[in-house]
Order: sequence, then structure tokens, then C-alpha cells
Amino acid sequence: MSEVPGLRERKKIRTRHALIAAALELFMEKGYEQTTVSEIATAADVSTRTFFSYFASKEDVIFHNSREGIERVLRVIAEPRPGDRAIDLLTRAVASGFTVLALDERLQSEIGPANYLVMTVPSLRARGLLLLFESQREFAEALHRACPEELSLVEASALVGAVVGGGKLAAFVSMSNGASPGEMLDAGRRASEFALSALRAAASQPS
Amino acid sequence: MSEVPGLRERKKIRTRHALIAAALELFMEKGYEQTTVSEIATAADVSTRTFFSYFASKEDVIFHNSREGIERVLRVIAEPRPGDRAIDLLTRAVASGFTVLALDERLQSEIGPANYLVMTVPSLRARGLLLLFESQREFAEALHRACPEELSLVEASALVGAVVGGGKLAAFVSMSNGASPGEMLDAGRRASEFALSALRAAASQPS
DNA sequence: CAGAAAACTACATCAGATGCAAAATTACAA
DNA sequence: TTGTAATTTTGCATCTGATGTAGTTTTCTG
Repeated sequence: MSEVPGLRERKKIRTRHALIAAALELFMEKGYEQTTVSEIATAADVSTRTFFSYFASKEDVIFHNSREGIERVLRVIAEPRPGDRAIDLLTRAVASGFTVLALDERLQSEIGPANYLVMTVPSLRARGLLLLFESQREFAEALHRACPEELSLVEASALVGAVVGGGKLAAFVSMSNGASPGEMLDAGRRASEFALSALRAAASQPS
Repeated sequence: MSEVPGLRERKKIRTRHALIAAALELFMEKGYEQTTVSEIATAADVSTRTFFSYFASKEDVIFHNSREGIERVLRVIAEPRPGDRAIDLLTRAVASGFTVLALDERLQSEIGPANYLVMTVPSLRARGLLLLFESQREFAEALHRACPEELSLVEASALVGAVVGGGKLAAFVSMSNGASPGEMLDAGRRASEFALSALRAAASQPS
């Protein structure tokens, strides 16, 4: 393990970062739609065609690191502790999810602009919603796998959807109303935890 | 009122319908991505350029009637009955929303294919999610307006997001697992109502 | 250093989308 | 009915994102 990456690998990482940095800078400076892929490539000193061998689309530059956080949450769900019920797993998953976001928040250089762009550019927002939606399906599947007797897949989806959906909308609306990134995260966390506690109570007191 | 629409207006309606019908038929026959706008226009006997004066994009053909249902739900929220609390409004909004969907379901000719396409084509799914997300923001705002003292805008968003998010994911996962359109709607409705009842209980018993 | 593998580049091409000005159609009033 | 104004349709040019391909350059390995 931990092989020293060769020159080839190092160069790839470097141009990848150069592309991301150039893209974010141009997007913030002159707007997402107003920036062409060709300009990004030129700024990163590669050909336009090479851009598309690093990113499948212009949008993908913004979401290149979204997998990480999703998989951290998936791991939490997939590794239940003895005695965990579904709602306990979800609670820890939410906590870990928001911790990831809060940490990333410090990487102002990347996540800050990316966040702003997703919030303001419709096509990026649509893409982000799709990504989050597909990851919710994974969360639900993982939750069902972890507690196959307690929850059907559809029931797990109902839980995940409610918790994520509440947090997402609250966070977004909060930021639209001028909240800082920190306040936005807080609003989202509180909304998710509120839904969580309501669902926990409902689960333990079947009507 | 009820002016007889002139020839100009009638023709516009006719070509609009022709475009929608041609598009759906082609999409179902040879796939969404495999169908070009030019083919749709030709099938509807207009020029390609004219297509874009009826629809802003190829995707829009699928979502041309999405506003209707949204506004019906908005009306329910905006017209509270005496004694209604936020959760009561939301309950009726959910009921009316699913009624709309269930009725539309009968228009097999249009909503059926459109639904199938949104479920299977990623770019359409992203667009649908964006549309639903923006409408949730409207729902939350309407709910806040209807009960300004009971709920802040962010709190209203948390409620709406949880109810819609749960229903949406449950419905989608259910359909992915091979459910019929009717079963899918049922799964969504049950999930939304479950979230609703949990939130109602949580609201009446503050921890 | 030579040959293999991988990455980069230029070029061609296609589909979606937009602006624009000319041509066709519809509406309306004399 | 006919002439004119308003509106729609159309063809054309153009731009951008995206993909396939073939040839060149760079890196790796023995």
C-alpha cells in the first residue's frame, strides 16, 4: 500500500485541481452560464477536449466530491451497534451527515463557492437535487438492509425521505432568507432532528 | 367572458397539442435522448424554430401542465377554515395533492407516459425534482402566511419538506420495485400521512 | 534507450438553444 | 373586399456542450 504515485498520477491530480480551481474562479467572477468550458480549459492550460476526460460535464466540476459524504453516511447506516433500531441508525446518520457538512464548511475555498452556485444556478440546483435524491435511495436501501425485519424498503424510504426532505427544505429556505452558511446548516439540522424525534415517538407509540 | 377564441388562438392550441402528442409518442417509441427536437417538430408539421416558441426546452414538453396541481394545493393552504392549525392545513393539502395525482392518473394518454419518462430519464428526473422543490418552497411560504404566529417560515419548511420528502421517496422506491402506478401513489400517500401523524403528535406534545 | 501504455490534442460532428429578419398568416377597419 | 397592422412562422446564422476518432506527445517499464 501507499505506493508513491508516479509522475503520471501526480500530473493528473494537478490538472484536475487546476480545472476545478479555474472553473470555480471563473464561475464566481463572471457567472456559471457565462463561463464556457473552453475558457476553463484555457485557464487550466489544457485543451477543451481534455476537460471532458476529467469531468463528464460542466456541471460535474461542482459535484466532484459529493460521493465522499454520501459514503460516510452509508457506512454509519451499514454498521449498526447492538440493540440499534432503525430510528437510532437514522439519528446517527443524520448527526454524521451534518458533521461532514460542517467540516466541509471550513474548506471555504471550494465548498463555499460550490454551495453558493448550487443555491443560485437553477441547472446546478436540479443536478444537486438529483444527486441527493439518488443518495436517499441508497440510504433507504442501507437502512432496510440493516433492519430487514423492522422495516420494509418502502417504509425505510418514508423515514429517510421525511428526515432528509425536512432538513433540506429548511436549510434552503433559511439561506434564501439571508442566513449565513452556519445558520443554514443549523436550520437544516434542527429540522431533521425534529422530524427524527417525531418519527421516533410515532414508532414507539403505534396508533 | 367566454369569448369565442379566434382562429389564431385555436391554431395555437392545436399545434401545441400536436407538439405534445408527437413528442410523447416519439419519446415512448424510440427513447427521450434518441428523439431530436427536429423530429418532434416535423411530426407536428412545424419548423424546429417554432417548437422553441411553444416550449423553452425539450424537457418542458413533459412538464407543461405541472403548474395546475401545484396551484390547487396552494389554494387549499391559502384558504384556512376557522380553527385550523398548520398541521390541519397540511393534512388537507396532502389529501388534495394526492387526489390531483390520482385523477390525473386516469389521463393515461398524457400523464402515464410523462410519469414513466420522468422515472426513467435522469435529466427529466432532475428537472422534476427541481420543480417539486420550488413548489415546496411555495407551499412552505403559503403555510407560513396562513399561520404566521404558529410557525416561522423555516419551521413551515421543515414540516412541508418532511411530508413531501417522505411521500416522494416512498413513491419512487415503490415504483422502482415494480409497483403499479396505483400502488406507487398509495405508497406515497401512506408515507406522507405517516409523517403527518407523527408531526401532529409531536406538535401537540412538545417535548 | 526502445517499445508499450496512457494521456493529450486537434478535428469533425451533432443536438439543443437563441437572435434576427424576411415571409406568411390572421385580424380588423374603411 | 381590400389594404394595413399585428402576430406567427420560418429559415438562417451562430453559439455552447458533448462525443467519436485518429494521431501526437508524454510517461512508464524493462
